[in-house]
Amino acid sequence: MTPRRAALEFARLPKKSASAPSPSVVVGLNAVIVAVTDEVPRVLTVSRTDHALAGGGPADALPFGPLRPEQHRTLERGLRSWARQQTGIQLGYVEQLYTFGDRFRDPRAGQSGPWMISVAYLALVREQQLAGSGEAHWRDWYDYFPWEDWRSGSPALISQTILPALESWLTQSSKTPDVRTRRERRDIAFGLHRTPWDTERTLERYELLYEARLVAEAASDAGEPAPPEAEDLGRPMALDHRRILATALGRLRGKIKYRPVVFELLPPVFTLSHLQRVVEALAGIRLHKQNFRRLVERGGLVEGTGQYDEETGGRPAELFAFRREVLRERAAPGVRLPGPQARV
Amino acid sequence: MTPRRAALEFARLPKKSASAPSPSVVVGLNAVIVAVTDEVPRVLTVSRTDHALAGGGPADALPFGPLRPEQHRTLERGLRSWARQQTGIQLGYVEQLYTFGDRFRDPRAGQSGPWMISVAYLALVREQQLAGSGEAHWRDWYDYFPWEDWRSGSPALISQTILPALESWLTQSSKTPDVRTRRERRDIAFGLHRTPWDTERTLERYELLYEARLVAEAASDAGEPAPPEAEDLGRPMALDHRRILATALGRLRGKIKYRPVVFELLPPVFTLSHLQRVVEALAGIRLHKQNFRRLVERGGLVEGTGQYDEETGGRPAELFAFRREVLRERAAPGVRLPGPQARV
DNA sequence: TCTAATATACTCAATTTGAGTATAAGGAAT
DNA sequence: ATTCCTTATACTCAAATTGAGTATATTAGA
Repeated sequence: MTPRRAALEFARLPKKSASAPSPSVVVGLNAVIVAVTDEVPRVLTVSRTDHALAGGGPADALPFGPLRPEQHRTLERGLRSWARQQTGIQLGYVEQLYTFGDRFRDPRAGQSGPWMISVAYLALVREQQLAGSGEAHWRDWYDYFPWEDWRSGSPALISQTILPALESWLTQSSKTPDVRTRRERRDIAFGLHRTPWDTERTLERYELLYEARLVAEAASDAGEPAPPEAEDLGRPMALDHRRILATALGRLRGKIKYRPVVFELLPPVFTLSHLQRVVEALAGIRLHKQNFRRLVERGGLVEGTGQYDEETGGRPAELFAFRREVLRERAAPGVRLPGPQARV
Repeated sequence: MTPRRAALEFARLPKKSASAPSPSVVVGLNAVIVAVTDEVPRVLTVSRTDHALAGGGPADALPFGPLRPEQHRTLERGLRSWARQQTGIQLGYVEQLYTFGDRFRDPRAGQSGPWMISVAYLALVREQQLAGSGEAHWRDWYDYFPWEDWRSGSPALISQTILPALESWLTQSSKTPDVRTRRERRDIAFGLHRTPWDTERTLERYELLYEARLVAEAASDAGEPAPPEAEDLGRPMALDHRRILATALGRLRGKIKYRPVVFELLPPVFTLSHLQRVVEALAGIRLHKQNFRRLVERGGLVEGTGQYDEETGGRPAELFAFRREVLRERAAPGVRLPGPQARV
């Protein structure tokens, strides 16, 4: 077929397909709902029986509900509606993350059932809520990604467990060029040799561990028993939810650098230390305190309220508020982050 | 319903919905295929009869095909397959853009038909291809967004047509706080008062013009005749495709700043001027030549090949190549852009 | 050989960043 | 009241980066 002829057919295709509709697809809406309470970033999870999981026991899952075209006027409204009806949480800031359709079908439906694609959203809420907990829990997201928290320096887990396991994985391939590619991917993902640790490469890291069959989901998806390392490599989740969570983490870490989204996670007034601890919790690194203050103050992101927080256990700290005007003044107002930094 | 009780139900919902399946949804795959040839960024469009359009004549549309779950193993493979089968173009770099499901249903199916959601992808290809053209065309994307090209300074269109029309739109609202919000949105989107022009706010600008019913699609979606301004405000597209294109433009403009994606649009070797012209075409602004050179050279993005391009019409320019190693060395290797800059 | 056009090199002040030291203001222990 | 500990805030200073140039090199063509 020549390109020219093909283009014609391309143009006509939508009409053809309308008369012969495609098999149906179920659209799932997934929510990654994030809050930060005392230095720890938390994500809202629910328990869910995952038949695909070895043992069939309950696993952590992200809140989820199918799109109901007859009720939900838009995708985002559908998501908000599920969240409000089912957890009581009224979502504020919501942003579409990614649409996953690559790997997983509904395990109960099998190959012949409808294909499930999931539109995942990231929601940021303020600390508090969900007092008691039934099957829904706020969980430290570093429970799922223990290698992502560098606030106390490079986690021992990386040098002691991950790198040795990856080393043996990459030499498993008999083809030399393959080994080279794998080694380069590992070096970039985990910041080896001349490569710095990049806080945003969360998905690359998770996918590398998945490919190397080191995380529990990878083994169970392949019908294998989990390797011994899986024990230390974070809590598993149902289906591909940990992959979605890794995507959310990376996206959020990137976004705080150029959009003032951190403030969605903070109360209306806060001290600069509080702000810094929230940013550090998200980014998983420590920041230089004095420079951080200079950055946010001189960058016009915050303004002092003249009030003080007396609860600091030291000199009282001034309470600051987000300065909305910064949105007019600067093109990419966010919290620029340097590399990892030791606690002063 | 208490939150606790609700969480339980949330966790169980997927099982319920499996036995009572939701009405079907058709998933469309849309491709924004971009190339840059001689200073002009182009997008591949096809002609399509849009019954929703006033007059029902053919309109420009993005290449599109429905997801076929039985054939396509992943969403991205589905997209690549449509593109290859129908245009002959083998896509290289592909990135998921956004999933649209908010506004449009298939106009032929009406309210009762299946809901259409579109997963849009951005693809970057090298210049060339598609010699002759039938219904498929490479078009300058500034034909669709003439207000986005600031390479020769602020477009007269903005001051002469857009701002006056927006001014009368925002004062149309009788509620004072509403007028304030609208004015602030306009100022931020179009860089008024103390706000600089932000090249990435393409979607905000298009949506503002849509809300103000100034672009042709807004009028026809509302069943109204197009206003006189619509004539100058760029070519319309079918359905919500211009909105998708605006999203793609903004995303790409943002991405070149922190990921070396420009090189997907360039041949393996290129001069620094060529690279600069491509970046300028995408960003829609001029850059300071000497500083641009310093940025990409000292940033380790490119390396000289020792060969020279004799066709420059002046001193021959050295040919450079992308330095892949930069991916290991720097966290966000891209082409940092300052504000608009006059041609030297 | 002069000029126009383009490429490349070098300069320099202003600003921003990284990494501190110094001082202020509270509470608790002595 | 004095000392110590803790946290907050202010100030410093060298290094690096950026913005905006000027200067020189190399070609083609008048």
